[in-house]
Amino acid sequence: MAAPRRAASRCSTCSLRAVCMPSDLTSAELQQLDTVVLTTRHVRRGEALFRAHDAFQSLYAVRTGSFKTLVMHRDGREQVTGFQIPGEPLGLDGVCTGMHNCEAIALEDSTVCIIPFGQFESLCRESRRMQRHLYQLMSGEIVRESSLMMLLGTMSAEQRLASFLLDLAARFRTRGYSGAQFNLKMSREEIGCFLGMKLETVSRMFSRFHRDGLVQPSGKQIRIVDAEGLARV
Amino acid sequence: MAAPRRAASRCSTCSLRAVCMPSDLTSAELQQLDTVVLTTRHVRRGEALFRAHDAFQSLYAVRTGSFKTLVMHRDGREQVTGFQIPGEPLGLDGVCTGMHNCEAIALEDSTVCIIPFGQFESLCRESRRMQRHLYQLMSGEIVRESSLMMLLGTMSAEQRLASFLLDLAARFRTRGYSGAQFNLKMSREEIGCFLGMKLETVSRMFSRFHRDGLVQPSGKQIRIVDAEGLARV
DNA sequence: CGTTTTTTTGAGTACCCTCAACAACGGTGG
DNA sequence: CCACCGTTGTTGAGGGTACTCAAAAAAACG
Repeated sequence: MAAPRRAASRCSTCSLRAVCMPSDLTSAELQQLDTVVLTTRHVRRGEALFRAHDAFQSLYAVRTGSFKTLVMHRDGREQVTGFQIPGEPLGLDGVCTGMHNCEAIALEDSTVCIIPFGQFESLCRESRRMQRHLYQLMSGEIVRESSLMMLLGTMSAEQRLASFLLDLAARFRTRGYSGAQFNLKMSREEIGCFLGMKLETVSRMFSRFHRDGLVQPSGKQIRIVDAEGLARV
Repeated sequence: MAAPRRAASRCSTCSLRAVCMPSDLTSAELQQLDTVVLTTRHVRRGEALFRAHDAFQSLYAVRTGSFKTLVMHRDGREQVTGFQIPGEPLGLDGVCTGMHNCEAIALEDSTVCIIPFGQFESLCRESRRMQRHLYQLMSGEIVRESSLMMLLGTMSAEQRLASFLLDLAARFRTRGYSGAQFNLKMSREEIGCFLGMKLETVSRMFSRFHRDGLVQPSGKQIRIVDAEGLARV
């Protein structure tokens, strides 16, 4: 059950730090962070980083690879609540009850940094900036989910997929990757489960975007041809 | 613009404290809380407690009455993201950017306690329990929104309304009100805007529940006749 | 008490779902 | 390297749920 843990490279020298952490940390604060985030964990494609009802111990930050998070209903219905790429946090839902509420599954072989919550909490009590950062992370997750509710509650299937692609593109761009061309690690079914529609509908919408010259999908490889057009959908 | 602020009755003697705050606060912590939560604000039916893009200064707790929160899209589309009743928090979305992301509108003449965020943050750095409580509040909001995504993404209109009624009932019960009979302060349109459907559909589903002997709606007054039946829908 | 807003109900329609068949892809072993 | 097979993705036809438009009834408000 317990996956191998390995020494993490340090936050203080991590290339993802700008995505993960506030920009104005003092070197003392960075040093403290290095003593908290000591290990990483590898999760293989399809395996769970954590499952619903697991005891909550740590927050995680995606280091390499990608994940999906999903919530399950008693009756087996699933809703994907997000996809996480490097630099993005995982596990914030567990603080509430001390148990994870969703599960996080790796979409490919991936690595996460482990942030033991108890220690991190202590650090936050000492550092105003770290404290503020954690609040902002959590609040940001609330805002992100609000806009997903908007998407699910008010948009057509076509608009949902367009929003999804533009959002992903923007996040890749933030990390220095191309926003115009990227690889979808998730299946059509997983996209559908995220956007509240069936996989056939996802596929049809991709075909429509292709026909209309908005994107060039070739399987999982996506090229966004006309971002403005997508935004207008 | 600025609404009248009045002296709040103290947290230490507030009957909603059990809903609002952790149960294990020391009397010293309660005393400190009294010095932070000094004022209340009245908001009249239809007026905004805050709007999107307002500077974020304070968290709020509903004291009397009720609110809806909603996010707006550029094109004017609205999504109601929640309804808040006494004891529930408002404004957690503002921490992320320092600006409110949604707007909070009173559904009836209402009162809120004002919790200046800067001061509260300081208090949280001193008190481990208060800090933990704020994390739990924010995480709880994340969990709440996840289950709304599940609702919007996977359920039929009938199931959504059933879930909505059962959720409301449970929240009223927590506050010592009847969970079997209550007054909906929000319109059919607002319910629809929350549940991702049109007001006509909301009305039809109420009629269906009435026909099936699950609830007795008479306008805004709702009586839940068969809670188990509702859960099975 | 009249006016406005909200709610209910009906009829017709559009969007997305279901079911189904086929194509493409990716990994495995001969 | 290619044949094989399971998985994933695409496309079509038909149907159902929820939407739109519309009108009447009920409730809320001043």
